[in-house]
Amino acid sequence: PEEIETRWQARWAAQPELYAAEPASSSKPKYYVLEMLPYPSGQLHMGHVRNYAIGDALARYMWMQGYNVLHPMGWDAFGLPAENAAIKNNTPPRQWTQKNIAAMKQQMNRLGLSYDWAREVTTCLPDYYRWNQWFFLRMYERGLAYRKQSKVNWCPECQTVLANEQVINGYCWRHEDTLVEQRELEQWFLRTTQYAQELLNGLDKLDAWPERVRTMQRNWIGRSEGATVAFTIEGRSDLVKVFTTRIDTIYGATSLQLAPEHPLIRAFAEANPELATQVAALITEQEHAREAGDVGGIEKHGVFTGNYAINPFTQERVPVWAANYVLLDYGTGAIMSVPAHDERDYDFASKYGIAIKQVIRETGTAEAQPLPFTSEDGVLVDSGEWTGMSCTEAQQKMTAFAKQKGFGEATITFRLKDWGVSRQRYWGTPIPMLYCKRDGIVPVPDDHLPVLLPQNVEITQEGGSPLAKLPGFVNAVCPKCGGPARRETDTMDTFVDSSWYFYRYTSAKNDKAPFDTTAVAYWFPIDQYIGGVEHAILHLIYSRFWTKVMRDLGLIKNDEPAARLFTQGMVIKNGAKMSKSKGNVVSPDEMIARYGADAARMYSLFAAPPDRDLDWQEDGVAGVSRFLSRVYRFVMRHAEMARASSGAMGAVPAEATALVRKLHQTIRKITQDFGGRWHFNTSIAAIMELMNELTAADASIAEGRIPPPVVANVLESLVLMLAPFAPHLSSELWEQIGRSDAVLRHPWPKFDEALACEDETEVPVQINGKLRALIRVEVDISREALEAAARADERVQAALAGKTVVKVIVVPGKLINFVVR
RNA sequence: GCCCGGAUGGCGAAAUCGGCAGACGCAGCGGACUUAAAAUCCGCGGGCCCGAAAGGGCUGUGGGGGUUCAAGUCCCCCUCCGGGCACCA
Repeated sequence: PEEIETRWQARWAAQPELYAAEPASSSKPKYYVLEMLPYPSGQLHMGHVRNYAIGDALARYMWMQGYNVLHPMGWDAFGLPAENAAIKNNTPPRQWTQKNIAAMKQQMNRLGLSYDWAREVTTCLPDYYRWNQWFFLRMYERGLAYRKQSKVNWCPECQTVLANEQVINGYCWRHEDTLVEQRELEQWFLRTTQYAQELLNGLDKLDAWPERVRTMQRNWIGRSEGATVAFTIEGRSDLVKVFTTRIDTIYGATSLQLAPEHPLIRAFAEANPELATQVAALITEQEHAREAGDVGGIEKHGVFTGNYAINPFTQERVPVWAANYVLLDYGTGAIMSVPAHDERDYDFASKYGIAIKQVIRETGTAEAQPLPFTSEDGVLVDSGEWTGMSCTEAQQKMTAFAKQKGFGEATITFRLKDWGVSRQRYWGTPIPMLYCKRDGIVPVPDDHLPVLLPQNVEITQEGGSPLAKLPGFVNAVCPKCGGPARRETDTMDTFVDSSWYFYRYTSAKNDKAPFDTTAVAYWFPIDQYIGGVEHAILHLIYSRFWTKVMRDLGLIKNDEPAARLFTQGMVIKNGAKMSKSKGNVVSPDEMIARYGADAARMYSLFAAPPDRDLDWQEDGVAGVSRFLSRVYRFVMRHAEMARASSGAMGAVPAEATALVRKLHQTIRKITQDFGGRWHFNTSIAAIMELMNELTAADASIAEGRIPPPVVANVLESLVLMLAPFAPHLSSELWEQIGRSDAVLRHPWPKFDEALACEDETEVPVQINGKLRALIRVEVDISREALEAAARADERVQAALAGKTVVKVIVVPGKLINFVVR
């Protein structure tokens, strides 16, 4: 393999036009296939190999089906590892990154992947990140980028802020053992919440995305429909607004529970030192729970503030509490507690002796239900004028009433929060903003872009942005007043880079705009996007958001970036995901050196369906490698015969019908697999079966009983069908059988349904559902003839002897079952 | 707790519509070739039982129940494994 593969790789490198997408004027239909771009760590791992093997097989197949294929690759090149490496090896991040890119690109080429390298995108280069800045300015103009003081997630290891999406169970997504702290900082945010509803709605239309990903996104967006209701505070002029999805239970509200950080609690605490101490304890408990990574498991604690609110529906006094389980940043940071109809409120009320008042009863029964009764399938009781209404009716009418009286309104709450994009790191896109004493926040004018990332920076992990220590970077001139200004020293979250990179591929060299809008109009949406399910939330929500923003900027027409999404399974070894810490990493280089790129790629498609986890077994790679050698030896043995014949089949003698039938069945199977379920493991198994059939026919071929045109035709199709999976071997054999065009541009073989059709088949004969005989019959045999044939079989006769046939089930061509007594 | 997946030989897996369970490959065993080994080629192969063999019987897709002439596949209940979400009001 090494010799053949490196020879072909050299040839492909010398003719980049082979993998180059044609311009929009192409007469072919377009097909954009994309694998998620990697972080340039310097080493491909098996997960990458699997991802790219899937994408490359599809790209090659689509070329052969006559499509104009766009299949690009790039580098998600900003990020923390480059800075860590810089500290460790005293290498500038840019050098380290570019060295890694070169190494990985070389590995990709050694895998024989069909990328259009002329469109390569590297996100850490100014010709790319200047457009991050440009987009940021457009968002700023529209109020989609804004600055605010807020509590943020801070990873002490990264020494930077993290987005909510990057915090996993209280831990940093990059440092599984590092707890995320909360800090109060001025940060830039992108207003993802403005698109929350549209991001949610769009999921319904993405029916070619995995249901799992759509569900995860729905959960993440977390839409909740309800109402806000304002309670007045006794003896004060201000109000407390609560958010509830169960306004129908408001007659059962027996307390208000507020987040400990709630402004009203703060106000109460200021006047009451004892309360202040207790509230502080609640806040500490919340922080501890967060630090323990178990926010949900915290024991519920509360403190009565000594104050009362007035329920606007009942005019009843309800006590106001501060509770450690109420979150300031969800809803209004305050809830009405209805113990009779909420599990958590019930526990809390029981613990503190707060009144429990039932106001909902199950429809159709007069009996009391055990509390809490949380079903919404019920009727209101003890609820004044609303008594007797169903929950759903009451929800609507009571909300309308609250609105009319001015103390409440229908409200939709999302769990999704705005995207904090500021990072106190060096290796990222500088945020193009200035701070002027006179003019405040001033955006960098477009014609000053890009704000270049300085090259010679001392990187430490002492906290704060490294850029802040460079006077030459920080000190700038205010574009408005010409006075001195301070430059923003935070950089952008690297997820900004990957939110729109796939648009850049359509015109990667454009220096006038982020991309050529006509090229995007031609190529988008992406026809097939392929990557790991670990990006189901982060990258795939951000990039959907970015697409909607770009659409509203008038740059693109599509609402969604990718029409189809495929999430491949993980690569597992010895029961665990391959990782350095588990010590079960298999190096792609080693596999390629030992078995060749074709075998490594083909095995990664053969070992499991692509959406399932793949258990890496080196013996399996060896098996695929043996198979490829078998194909090579066989085709070479008969290459002469194939060379002398054009590939038109001609007449098929009886001895060749089985082989020809198998060929057409194989073409049909693989064509259908590509168009449908993508179970390439069975596609490859089908090619193996065809090879087995060929091996069986070896003597007939050698002795001339199968005509050369038939042999040529079968070999030609075999080689073509291998092309998506084993492109090097396929190209080599294509040439060896005397074909001079590129396999990639040769039409995919067509199957003939008539030739694929069996004329005889074995039909199982069952007696009471148990297999008793197999009979050989014509495929299109009639019911009567099939039954007669079955009854004629001696094993069947023996089994039926002395029994009464009650019923006969005949499925023509499939099965026959005698029900006997 | 809620929401998705999944469980099939010694192993990875197949069975697209309810119709022969285990295709294809790995490991294994037997044979051919070889002085020998490797490579290659041919053959066998779920389990239990009867049989010298040919062959035959029973049983078998995580467990229990059901529908059906027929269930890996459909329905109900349960167990285990993986993933996601989780004081979300």
